[in-house]
Amino acid sequence: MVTLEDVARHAGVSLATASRVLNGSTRQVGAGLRERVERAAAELGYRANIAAQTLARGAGNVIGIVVHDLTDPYFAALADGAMRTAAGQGLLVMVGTTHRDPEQEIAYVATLHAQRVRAVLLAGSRVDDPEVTGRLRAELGRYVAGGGRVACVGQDLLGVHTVAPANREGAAALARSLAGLGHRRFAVLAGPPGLLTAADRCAGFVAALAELGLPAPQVVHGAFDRDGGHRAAGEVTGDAGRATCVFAVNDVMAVGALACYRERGLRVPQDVSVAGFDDIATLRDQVPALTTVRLPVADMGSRALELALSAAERPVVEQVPGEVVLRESVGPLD
Amino acid sequence: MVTLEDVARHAGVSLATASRVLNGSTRQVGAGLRERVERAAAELGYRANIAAQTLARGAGNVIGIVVHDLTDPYFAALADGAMRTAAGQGLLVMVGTTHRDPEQEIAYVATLHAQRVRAVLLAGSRVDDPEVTGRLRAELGRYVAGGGRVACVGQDLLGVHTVAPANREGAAALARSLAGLGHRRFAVLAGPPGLLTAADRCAGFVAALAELGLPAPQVVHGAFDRDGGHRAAGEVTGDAGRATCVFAVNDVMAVGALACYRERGLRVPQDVSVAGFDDIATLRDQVPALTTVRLPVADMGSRALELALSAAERPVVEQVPGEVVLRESVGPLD
DNA sequence: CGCGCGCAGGAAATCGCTTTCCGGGAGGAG
DNA sequence: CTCCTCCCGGAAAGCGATTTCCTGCGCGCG
Repeated sequence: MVTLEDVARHAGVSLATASRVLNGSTRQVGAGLRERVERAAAELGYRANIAAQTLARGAGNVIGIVVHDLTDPYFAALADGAMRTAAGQGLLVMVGTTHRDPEQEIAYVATLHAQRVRAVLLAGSRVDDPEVTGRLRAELGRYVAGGGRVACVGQDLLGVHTVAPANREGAAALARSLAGLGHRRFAVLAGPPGLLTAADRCAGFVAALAELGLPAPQVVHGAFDRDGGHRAAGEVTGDAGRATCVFAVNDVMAVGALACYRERGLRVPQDVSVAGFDDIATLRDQVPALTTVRLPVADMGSRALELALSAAERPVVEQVPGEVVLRESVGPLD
Repeated sequence: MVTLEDVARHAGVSLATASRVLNGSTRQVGAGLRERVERAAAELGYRANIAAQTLARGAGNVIGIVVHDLTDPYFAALADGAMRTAAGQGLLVMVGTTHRDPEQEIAYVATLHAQRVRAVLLAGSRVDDPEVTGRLRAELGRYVAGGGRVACVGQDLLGVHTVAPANREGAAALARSLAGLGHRRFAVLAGPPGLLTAADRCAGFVAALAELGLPAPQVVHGAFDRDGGHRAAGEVTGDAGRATCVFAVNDVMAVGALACYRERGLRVPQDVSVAGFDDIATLRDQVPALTTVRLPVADMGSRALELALSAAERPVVEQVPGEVVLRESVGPLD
């Protein structure tokens, strides 16, 4: 492996000069030497050792992103948004996937801390477990104490910069829209109990129905993914098909629900209406097109990174509103 | 920031002992000291500085993955597969996205080299440009010369370990299946000229048709994504709707094609059959369900990483067969 | 014509950790 | 009892950069 010293020797200059030429410095270097160093570096195929640079400089140019599951298009979009701004700032990205295990999330923070990454982005829902949240907060605290920067997308529970989607409000607005179409009996495919994103959306939906004086919806829990939606949807119709409209707390689950009804020969929206949440781009070509609540997912990732990198001392919490998008998967009730 | 020296002092032991206790070493440390060091580390909230470790050890525990676009479920699945095996080996992952710019790909290899990552995974199609490929090879060569390990998913053009999907053969098999259903006039939504994955699939398809004595299909180029498929599909039907079956060279394009036909009021498969390639899991709920060629995408990512990490001296090229999966998006021709 | 002053280049300390080498004490064999 | 081995602990030499100082040197100004 060719080192800076090799380059310096090859060029007949000192280590200091070679460093100044090859890795931006405030100091000037004469044109002659500069050229000799550059040629030497090229000839030898020199690549700076970033580990050494990071050590010497005391700061690296890597950021970390922790997501639940990269194959979930929600997280993929979030990560993509963050990675674009990262690239714009010349930062590299380390991605960790927890597969929804909170312990993994804590472990990743520790690892990224050890890597001395410039910032950590926590994407994905918090869970309803004070003990786990406490340990995560502690781990983050240690990182921040050492100069680390953190932002999170989701619930504002960690005392760090947060991009908080308006889950409650969005779900409530959706409920009102659906009620406006004449629906009275709802079901909610509510995701796992304990997952706050799911819980908030469910709660917002339920609360809005109550305000409208409508009966409480049937709430069915299930995994926060396609299969969870599929299974939960099955339980709803199994229950005598009372609900005329089903709200899945995210788009991926809604897709599972659509699949379930399709298999059972139920027509959407004629026999049952289905709505989701997120407005995932990859899912826009579903048939029937999903009614949902649009979240600017990529922007949220991008914004979170900006917050993390910003100089702001006090944690900033940024609300992101959702926008109800009515499409073919819901119909008016006759 | 707490350093190992702080811990050692706090525990009243030498640097060496602290190091041996906290970061696995072959050497034994007495139970008493060991405990003191561990407590000191915990009390101070010590996190090893990986940059320093990497420097001292001469090798890090990070690998790099370079993909075109994380929001493309194909690459998400590939990355996910690789990340699972990486996690299994205690490796961290740096992900870079090139957004299909080959220059970016080269730049990433250089950057990852500078990071001294243990291995680099190049996922995604090569392009048909010897000059660019040459420069990429050169960059990889430099990395490998310095002890780096490389694997690639796609065409075997780089002289490194390669997981090569059977694009030609898969497309040919698909063509035969479709012809078996009675189709005679085909169109191919062929992706950008110069993208080898697209070109290979197109070529395999065309060749198989020729072997069967069928007329050459209409070939329409377009971007390798959903919108590209949408646009290309439009050009086909615009052309008097001659083709009874349209082959999109990947699933994402096929989804675009389905959307295009839906908008135009063409029924799939009654009016036109559509087939894709890859069998992306996220897209399995499309209506009508996509006929496609299944590739074990996650396994391919995982396998590529294994190859990269393997001790094998000579580059290994592993063929991955595709399996034709007939679903509702194609119908028999009366 | 002499005297600072600014500036390019180099020597060396430093970053945090690993690991070799060395020394001392304990324990077993002769 | 002596000698030889082990074994554990510590001192110190790197790993590959950055960066602070320091040293000449050319130049403008009095």
